[in-house]
Amino acid sequence: MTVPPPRTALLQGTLDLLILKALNLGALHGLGVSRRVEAITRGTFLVKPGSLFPALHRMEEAGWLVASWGSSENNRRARYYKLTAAGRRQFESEVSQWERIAMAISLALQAN
Amino acid sequence: MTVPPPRTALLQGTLDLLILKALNLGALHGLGVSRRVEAITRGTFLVKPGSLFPALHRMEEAGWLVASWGSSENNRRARYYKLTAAGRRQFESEVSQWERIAMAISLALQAN
DNA sequence: CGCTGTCGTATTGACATTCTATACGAGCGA
DNA sequence: TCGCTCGTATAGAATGTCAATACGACAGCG
Repeated sequence: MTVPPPRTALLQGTLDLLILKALNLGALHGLGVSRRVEAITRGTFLVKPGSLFPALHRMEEAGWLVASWGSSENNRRARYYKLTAAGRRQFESEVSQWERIAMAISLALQAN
Repeated sequence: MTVPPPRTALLQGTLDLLILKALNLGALHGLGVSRRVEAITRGTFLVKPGSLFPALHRMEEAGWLVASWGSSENNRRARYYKLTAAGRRQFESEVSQWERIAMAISLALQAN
């Protein structure tokens, strides 16, 4: 995952959250996830294949996703990913984690 | 750095931001940084020594901090860290990074 | 028909960061 | 003197991400 202007560091660990969100909007194949993440973050997050596929495999392993081979709109062989019930729970949990953390940092930055 | 309930994953990369913020409020020794971070995040982030000291050394190496030996309020030998001008610039830069990212994720989570 | 580009998936190797666990010296109080 | 807290420090492992590279298949074009 990259946050454009060359900086890349800030925010590992949000990749799962963004992928879960993308798939929560509907099943997608790998590159589709990547594009949807870019779209919903308005280009702020770019997920490269080298980050994307290991993450998808990891999340499938964890039981948050199920995958099946299909064919893309362009008639290419593509692997579609779909959230499981556990995946939706995980998503909800990561959202509230995110909210807690974002709030905490926001407050921290205002401290005097 | 730990985010209590046992979860620990979400949010690597914010450690620097929080340390810079803590030191931007005034010079401190190592454990003091740890305590201030805990305080300003209201207990949401706990920075353990094994994360703290490597981070401080790394940031000193980067020229964001200068360190000097002194003595704590309890009369113990302690190493005080102070932001440099470069450190203040880095802080500003990380704050705006954070704001961009928090905004982008916030928006992303609202997508439909 | 062959060429080239794009789509889509995948892996490898390196790198940075963080965590757990452990260590140790020095001051303080009983 | 014993034990506790303070304060600093490191080693080892695990994790997650990135850059680079690869490859098969479809599509369009000359």
